Amino acid sequence: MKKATIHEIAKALNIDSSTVSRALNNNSRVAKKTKEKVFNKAKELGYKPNLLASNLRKNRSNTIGVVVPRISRYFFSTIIAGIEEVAFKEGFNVVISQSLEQVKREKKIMDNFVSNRVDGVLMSIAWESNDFQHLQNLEGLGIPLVFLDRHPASLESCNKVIIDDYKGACEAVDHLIKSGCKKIAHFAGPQFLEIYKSRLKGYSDTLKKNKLKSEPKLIVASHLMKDDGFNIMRDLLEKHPDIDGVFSANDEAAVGAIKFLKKIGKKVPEDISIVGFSNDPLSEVVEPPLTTVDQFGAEMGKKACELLIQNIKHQKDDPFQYQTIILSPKLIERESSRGVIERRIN
Amino acid sequence: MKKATIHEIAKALNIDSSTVSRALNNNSRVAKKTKEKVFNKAKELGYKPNLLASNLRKNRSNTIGVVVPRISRYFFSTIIAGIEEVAFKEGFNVVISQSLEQVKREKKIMDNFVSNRVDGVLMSIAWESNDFQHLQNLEGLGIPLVFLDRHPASLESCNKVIIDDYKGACEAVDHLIKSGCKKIAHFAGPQFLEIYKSRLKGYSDTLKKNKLKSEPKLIVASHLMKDDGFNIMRDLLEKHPDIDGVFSANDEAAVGAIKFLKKIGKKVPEDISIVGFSNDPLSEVVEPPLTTVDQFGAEMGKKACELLIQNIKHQKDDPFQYQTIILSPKLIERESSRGVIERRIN
DNA sequence: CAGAAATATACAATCGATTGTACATTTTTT
DNA sequence: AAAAAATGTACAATCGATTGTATATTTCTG
Repeated sequence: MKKATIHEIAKALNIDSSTVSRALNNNSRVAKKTKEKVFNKAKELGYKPNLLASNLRKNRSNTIGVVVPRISRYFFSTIIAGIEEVAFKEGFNVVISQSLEQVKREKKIMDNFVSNRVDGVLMSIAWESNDFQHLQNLEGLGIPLVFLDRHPASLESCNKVIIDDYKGACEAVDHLIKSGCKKIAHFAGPQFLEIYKSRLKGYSDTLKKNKLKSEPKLIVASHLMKDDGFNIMRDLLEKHPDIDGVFSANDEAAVGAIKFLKKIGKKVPEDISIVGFSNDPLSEVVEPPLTTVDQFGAEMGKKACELLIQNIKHQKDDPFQYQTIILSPKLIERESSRGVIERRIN
Repeated sequence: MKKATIHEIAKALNIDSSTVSRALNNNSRVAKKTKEKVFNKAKELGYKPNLLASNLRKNRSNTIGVVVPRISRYFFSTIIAGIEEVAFKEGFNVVISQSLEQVKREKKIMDNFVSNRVDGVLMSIAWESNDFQHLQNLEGLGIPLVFLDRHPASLESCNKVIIDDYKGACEAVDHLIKSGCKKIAHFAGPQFLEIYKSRLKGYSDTLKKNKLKSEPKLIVASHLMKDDGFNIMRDLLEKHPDIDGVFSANDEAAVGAIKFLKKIGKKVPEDISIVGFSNDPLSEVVEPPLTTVDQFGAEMGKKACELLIQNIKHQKDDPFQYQTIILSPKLIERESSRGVIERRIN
């Protein structure tokens, strides 16, 4: 069973394949009648365009490559939803890959993207990314790149769409302080990543601004898995039983902390208030529901995709004008922090 | 900035591009010395193979297309993890797309896969899929297809990797009965899909086997979102306040039901036992932790990918030999059903 | 109706890699 | 050292579509 090509259509209609090509692309140089004949014959033969050939000739693939650490994380999947929405509207295909937090895989994916001639790349880097050669190569090849959320600290000149992590952290910690916490710990993320640095800084600065000490002992960095939250909470409480608040740089670790607190009979938020980051679906289901910071993933995805497409289109006219788009996060108050309860009394 | 091609390498070394091609592919017809020269020059020029050209010539892409309803659902993301593991080992690339439960998108994705000449397709169909022309076209084009979990009821001759939903449902309902439930409701999924039919059948059959009536009024079909669970629980209890058990065809709806029960002050599992399906991360976090049925997504992904690759490789030798691989699910007992508690007493 | 303008179609090169066949060179065998 | 075998390289066609240029046909204009 052979696949039909434009040449077969051409032969069947006794016209040239170039005319068939133009007809299929609705080019004005082809007569309406001819177009109709071509369309019908194409349908009849079950013609499927070969994008490999088309893209080879045009030297672009009409495809956007997306790399995220893990598609299963809710935040990233909302980002992808946003990306697909815009890409679809603009007629681009989207190819999704996951780095699984490994630079090695990140590099492989990039190679693959280049070899398949994607028109642009959207990426959220892996934990351990400290080498960005593979990303700079992209630019050398004229493939625009936009970072989403997780971006490298060391790259100054690049496109990025991020949220104001610093502000989000400030609001979260401010909220904890306002609800009466005096000794607030921080579950920090890998300090390779700017986002986690900013959240930490927001935490420290807000404490200081409120005349509270920012003690290094109360700051523990990890990969913020659920078990990390569980264990860190345990270790911290052992040494500092008077901790009455936790600002976790993500929701998963916060959930782990709640799990530990429940296990030892401590009440959230009565004994300890907890605030997470991301507004993961878990945060709504956990008991008590978790106060957290919404990151507007879909919005980020949309904005990033728009910026990328803009770059792809203007690529040839002018040199890159790097842009940074910063969105504002939003604190979502639920019951894991005292503020909500106090307010309820009113 | 132009991308290097094998022709540039050839010119630089004063040899033919065919030799360069063979050298890069480590063909035995090329002398070791020449290969080295080629490799070095390739690196020097920053050569990146153009897979569009290569694939066009070879008429295959070394790529497997995957379609799932939503990558953000935990179950599907574990499936994808399994797929990627096997594909990677066998040297295939994986392209992931989401249908978002829309047949329209499913068709578009398929067209795109065909146009990009994927070597095979793995798919889990959308809710509303009732037209399978686009899938049968694949076969016509000689592109092997393996269904994963969600498969069309109407297609007899096809490859599929599924779990024994019937058995899983039987075990779940059996568990509810053993823990003392007398009036068990079922949150059913869209009956277009075999998997939900099987779960319903397992539910009904198990009730009958245990001399309990299977009442149509206690069976409510929906898309099993969290709100569905919430609302269905409310409506059911209104008419049948003596319901003491629920078997939900997924975890999300079960979580919604728990939420409603909590709201009206009913205790789980003391007043009503609840069992879900899928072993979603939510099920562990919700309060009380949800008894559910594990579907071994990663295992399914692996098996399906292996089956597909086998099909791709043997494609030319023999005609398709359709296979069905059925995995066994496993009941995970947690605290949302009475069984666990009773056992604790011992 | 001649010639210009507009429209429609054909020709041929091209994108970058692969691959069967032919030719040239080296090595081995007798 | 001549013939046979093995090795290395070059030539040229090919995959399927796109596109600039040239040619043919139709329509319009005065």
